[in-house]
Amino acid sequence: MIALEKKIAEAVSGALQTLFSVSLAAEEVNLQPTRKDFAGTFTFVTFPYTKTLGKGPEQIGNALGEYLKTNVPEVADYNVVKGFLNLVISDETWVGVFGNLFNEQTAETGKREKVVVEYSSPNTNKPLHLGHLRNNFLGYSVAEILKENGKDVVKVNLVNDRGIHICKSMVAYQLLGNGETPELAGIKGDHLAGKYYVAFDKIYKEQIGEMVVQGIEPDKAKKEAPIMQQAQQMLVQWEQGDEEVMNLWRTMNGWVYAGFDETYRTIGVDFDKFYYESETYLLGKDFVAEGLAQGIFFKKPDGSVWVDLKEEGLDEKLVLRADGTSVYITQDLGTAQLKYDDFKYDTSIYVIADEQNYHMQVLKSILQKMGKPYAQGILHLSYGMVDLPSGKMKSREGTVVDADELVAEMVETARQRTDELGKIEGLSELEAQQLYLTLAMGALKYFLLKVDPKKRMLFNPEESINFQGNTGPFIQYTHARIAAIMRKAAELGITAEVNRFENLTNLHETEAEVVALLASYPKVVAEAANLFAPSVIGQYAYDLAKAYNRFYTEVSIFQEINPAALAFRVALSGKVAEKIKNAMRLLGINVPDRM
RNA sequence: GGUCUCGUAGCUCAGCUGGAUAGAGCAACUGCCUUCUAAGCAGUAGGUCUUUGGUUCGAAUCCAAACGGGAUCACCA
Repeated sequence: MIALEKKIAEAVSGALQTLFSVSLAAEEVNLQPTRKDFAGTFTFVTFPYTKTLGKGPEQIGNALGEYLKTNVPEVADYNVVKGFLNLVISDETWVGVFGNLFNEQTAETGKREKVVVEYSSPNTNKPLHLGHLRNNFLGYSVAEILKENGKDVVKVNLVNDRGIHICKSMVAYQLLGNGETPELAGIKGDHLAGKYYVAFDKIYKEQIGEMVVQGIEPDKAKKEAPIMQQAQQMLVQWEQGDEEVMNLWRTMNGWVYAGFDETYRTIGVDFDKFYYESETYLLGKDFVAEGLAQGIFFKKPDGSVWVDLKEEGLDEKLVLRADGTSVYITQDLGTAQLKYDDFKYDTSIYVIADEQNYHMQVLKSILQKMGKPYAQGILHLSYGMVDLPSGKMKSREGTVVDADELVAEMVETARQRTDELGKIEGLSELEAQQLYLTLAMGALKYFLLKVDPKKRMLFNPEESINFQGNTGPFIQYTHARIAAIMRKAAELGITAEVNRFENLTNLHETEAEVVALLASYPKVVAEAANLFAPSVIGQYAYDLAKAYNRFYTEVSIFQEINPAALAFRVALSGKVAEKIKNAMRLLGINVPDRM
């Protein structure tokens, strides 16, 4: 497609020169896709030349069209509507374009750009929820898309395993735990930790309430509530390495990791390296010392350390507390350096919700101010929050959608839907279970990834469960359909090598459309990488599936008598399946052969 | 209040490096399964692209302002 487009652009450039002595480099020729309502594939707009040429737009279009039709073999026909010249590509050309797809080879580039993608990065005090799913799917998919574009990608997970919030669930467990374990309770470890985190909050609120009744100021009550003081005390003990506290911390985190592992496995995301904040939270302090020495940071009278980012359009920012302890940004400065030391990356992507836009801007600005060579490569892949029909998700108000529960519900829906349709007789129980999970994850991932990452989105449970229309299962279904075709073709001994159909001269319009889409795939993958947008891949997969389904219903494959046409259709189907499979893989979605 | 961001069909979203009559899906209605999987296909209906002004041959798209949502401006992470 890219080659074809280039050829047409060159032809238009040549025609402009020959007919009107207009010099327009082929790269400057802007060809746009022809609207569906008109015949043609490429459209050239002639409006811009009416003034300089003193001719009407139709006149220019007709002259160009006629010239191209007679002189360029690829152009079979043309039509002119106002200032739009629509060029129709010949069927032979499409057959050729399709044939070329079989000798595609990926160009080996010498030096591969190193990219670190940090995503997921959960807190170890509660299980994953819907918001995390968007993060996980995005991070995984962007990493895969970049790999597909030849980058050397490392997936990294920075686990937030320490801090006051972790102590909260630990304190509550000490008070109420009574030796409970995930095994005894029969629930996943991350959910068990989450249970105590919630319990903490409940007691905390009760205590504040009582204190306020006793006439204590609410702000003071919040600080002095006994259970909060216990949590703070525990944090100090943790930092001192108190053995009992450390043991409890290791135990509970261990439960949580087991739970996360299970969830990660189910949803199909993975990581090349884990970082733990418990191991990195002190790193930033050296950084602060360096900044002070450089005179970029400054100390306030109370001993706290700040950086002035007013020149950068930001504000003053604290980087170290008066008591010498780290804040959030301190750690991030340290880990940025650590990641660079570990990987010498060209680009470091942070998949983080847009509520942290300011924070990430500050982080990058500080690193730039410090003259860090890797600062320029820092990129915040900022994504919008996921809303529910009932409004915002708030963990404290219990309005979050739990990831494990959601997946389980989707699997159940997939099972029901599949049973109703009754098309998978002959699959083993294990295969059936795998299919349900494949469909459930296909629906869920596609639902979350089809929207532009930057945009805030609404998660409507009823819609996400839909398996029709613009959904993951629709695309998966198209693949399964083609798999059936390929099985039958194999049975009938139909092979689909290029030489079997290369002399074909006639195509159905749906076939040409599918070929055009297939040929544009590399362009789409590149665009998705440039924009860090899996949604671009999703849209493509949907368009391709839709175009194929139209072909499928309008053209019969095995009724075809002409052996070249038959071979072409089988080959076309196989290629579509291949592209669908590949595109979906970039989204982290598997495709079944039967469903 | 400052900064950033979003506003497209009843709902969820595409389209945004300016181009034709603004597209999908869901929901509603109508057709198409004696078999290559109907989780599909075709069609009907549904729009002041928030508003106003500007740039121009041409604006959903670019610029400005207004209105309306959201985020952020912590010695929380």
